[in-house]
Amino acid sequence: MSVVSKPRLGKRPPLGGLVCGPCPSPEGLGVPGDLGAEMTAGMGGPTFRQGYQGFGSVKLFAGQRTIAMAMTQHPQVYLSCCGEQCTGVPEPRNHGDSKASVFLPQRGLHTPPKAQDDIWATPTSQPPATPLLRPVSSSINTSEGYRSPEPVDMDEIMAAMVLTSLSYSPAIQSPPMRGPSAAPSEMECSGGEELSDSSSSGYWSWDHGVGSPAPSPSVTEATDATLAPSADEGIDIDMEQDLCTGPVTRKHKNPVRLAYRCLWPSCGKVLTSVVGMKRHIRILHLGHSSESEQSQREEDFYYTEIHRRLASRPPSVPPSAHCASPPNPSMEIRAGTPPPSLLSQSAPDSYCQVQSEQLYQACPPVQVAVSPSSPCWSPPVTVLQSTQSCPFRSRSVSVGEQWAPQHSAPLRPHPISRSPPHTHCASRKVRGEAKKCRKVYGIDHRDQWCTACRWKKACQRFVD
DNA sequence: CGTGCCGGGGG
DNA sequence: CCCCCGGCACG
Repeated sequence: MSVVSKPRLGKRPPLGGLVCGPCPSPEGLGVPGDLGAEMTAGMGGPTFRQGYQGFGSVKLFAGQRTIAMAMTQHPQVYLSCCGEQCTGVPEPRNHGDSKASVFLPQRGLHTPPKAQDDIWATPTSQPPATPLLRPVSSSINTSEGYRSPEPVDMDEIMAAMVLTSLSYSPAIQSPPMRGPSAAPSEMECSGGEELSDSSSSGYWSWDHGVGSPAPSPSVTEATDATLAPSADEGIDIDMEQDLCTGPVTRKHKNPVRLAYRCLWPSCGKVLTSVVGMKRHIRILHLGHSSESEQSQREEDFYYTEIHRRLASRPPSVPPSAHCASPPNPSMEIRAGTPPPSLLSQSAPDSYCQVQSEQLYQACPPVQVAVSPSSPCWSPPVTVLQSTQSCPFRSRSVSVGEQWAPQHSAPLRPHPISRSPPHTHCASRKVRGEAKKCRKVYGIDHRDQWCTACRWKKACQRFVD
């Protein structure tokens, strides 16, 4: 009824909060390093929600590190704050260069720089033409904002995401670790993020499913394309931009030489032309040579754009480790998602992401061994409501029976071993295994029974 | 068959 | 509300 899929909601990660927007206003002053935060890129821009577990972590690429490194290398930096230039002292945080913020003595606050462009090493009246740091994400077309009516500076958003990601240091610095308790749905797409091309392309890549048994709530909240899965946020911008401008424009703006790598499992072929790559995928992997629109969209799934200049970095994971199962063209994410051709470079990630989410939502949150044919079978959702022990227990017992059972936990929640009534309806409580007053005291000492037992009600003294 | 306890009824 | 009991399900 009201509670739907409680396990999906899970516990809100304890780490959560707001990271400051583009500019640290007094009321919105973010705390640098606020882990697992929701980062609000202000100015009416999109809100990025970031679960701290689950699909949360981010891989750093070169440019992201430079922001922190540069901040440590310069004793003093300048940054724009609230429209004016401020002097700041770089503050590398605990985890090496993975966390960085700037202390603003003039304002007495710590803040992460909102954008790489907004930090420069020398004072200036205007943001320098060549800022101290250039975002590697320059390939992102920032010409127009898609979500916001106002023109949102996507660089700022990207930079804010960078800074946010810098705060997630543990996940950043450690290789993606996937706990054995990862949800099956996540395992379905295990490796998806590992294949993500960040290591060689410099694109955003979000690790999802960092060994979290419970998916992050942000995933749950992501209901449609507007509330895109958090793991795709970086990609999301790509997609959004592409929706407006198309991938072609972005490629033209990209200064580095592009190549295209086939993402088909155990292929990894790199070609320099899209056409060639598409042909490669179409013929070799998709197994047909027709150039129908359908097939072209499929092809877009299976290659990724890489920057050859950065390609010298060793790829972390061979392409074969991409999706656990080879991409199945029949299992498409067409429904409710942008056309695959718009996913282009980020398609593999979002492919897996969306797929896992769909799988997640498709599967019952908890495997409940209830036979559908059972006369009292109820949907898992309903079963889940009884997580807080059986509701039948909650009925009040007569006053006077205030005996507080201290040696047995009352209303003990059974998160896993919840054995629902298989054959009898919910009206009947499963017989408890604990000895009741009747057995303990014997029928001869009925006066020592708890009142409930005396009245042939559910024992209140020896609660199961 | 013993036990646990739901549902119902009497006072 | 207190108390009791018929009757059912389960082990």
